[in-house]
Amino acid sequence: MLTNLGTDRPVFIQLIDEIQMRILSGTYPRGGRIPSVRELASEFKVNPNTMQKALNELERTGLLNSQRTTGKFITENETLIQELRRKTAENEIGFFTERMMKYGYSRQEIFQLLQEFCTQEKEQTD
Amino acid sequence: MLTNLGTDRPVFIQLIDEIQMRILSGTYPRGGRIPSVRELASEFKVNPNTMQKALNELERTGLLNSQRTTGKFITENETLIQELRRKTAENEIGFFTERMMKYGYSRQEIFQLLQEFCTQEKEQTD
DNA sequence: ATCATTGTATTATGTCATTAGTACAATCAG
DNA sequence: CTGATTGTACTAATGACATAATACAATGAT
Repeated sequence: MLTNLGTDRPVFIQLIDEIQMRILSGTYPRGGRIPSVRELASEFKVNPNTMQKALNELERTGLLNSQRTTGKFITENETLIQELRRKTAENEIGFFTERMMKYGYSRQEIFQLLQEFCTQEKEQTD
Repeated sequence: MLTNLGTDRPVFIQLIDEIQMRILSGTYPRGGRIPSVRELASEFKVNPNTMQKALNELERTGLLNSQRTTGKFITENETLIQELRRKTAENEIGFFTERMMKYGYSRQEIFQLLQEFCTQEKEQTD
């Protein structure tokens, strides 16, 4: 029986995603210190080990660097951040359109649907 | 250590996704018989059990129905298919825009980026 | 020096996804 | 009837993910 449809992706992947979004969007500012592993783990209600695993990956890609006892800091490299932001956006667009086309929508249809969606006067609730 | 970044989602979820796309896009025609569990498992190079799990989910949602010894058939219900196709597309758009906005892109920017992407004269290589 | 906080590492445990292998009952072709 | 194919069910083994519970070394504040 299917138990957990919807919790698709592993937690640590979702964490990588979320933290990276905060960095790329500037929620966590360039050069700044991010909350401690334990703090972040607490915020997301996950085990510190899991958070550590996610942050390690962000360090591997150069977005973070650790200073053993003072914390983890976001790269000063603005270019890296902007490059990654652009690339990530491209990727998102690529995945999105690829999937839509697999559902049988043409480029033009995709474009139209998004236009309808984007021009909705929608109240943002968060 | 991170071993399998990129193999994000469980195989059986990807299978649900892929088979459903074939149904919604019409690759597998309405009312028709889909290949046997063992055939599909072979095509996707997965264990029959895993394919079975995926097809069960599609049966649960009403897209497929089984006839014990003759095979699995796609629903005759055109409305169900079109409704699901529409809903799925809406969902894709929702996820896509939500993620893009988390990266700090405005609705207008998203729209523009997609426009650039969709108006590229791109040769499809597959 | 003392103490709290930092990142980091380790071991154990439970759950889930996946594969492998097998089995059975119902249909259809010969 | 015989045999092949269908969906379906079951057990066992393996590996990844996640949590729990520690532990330790380095830094900064007191």
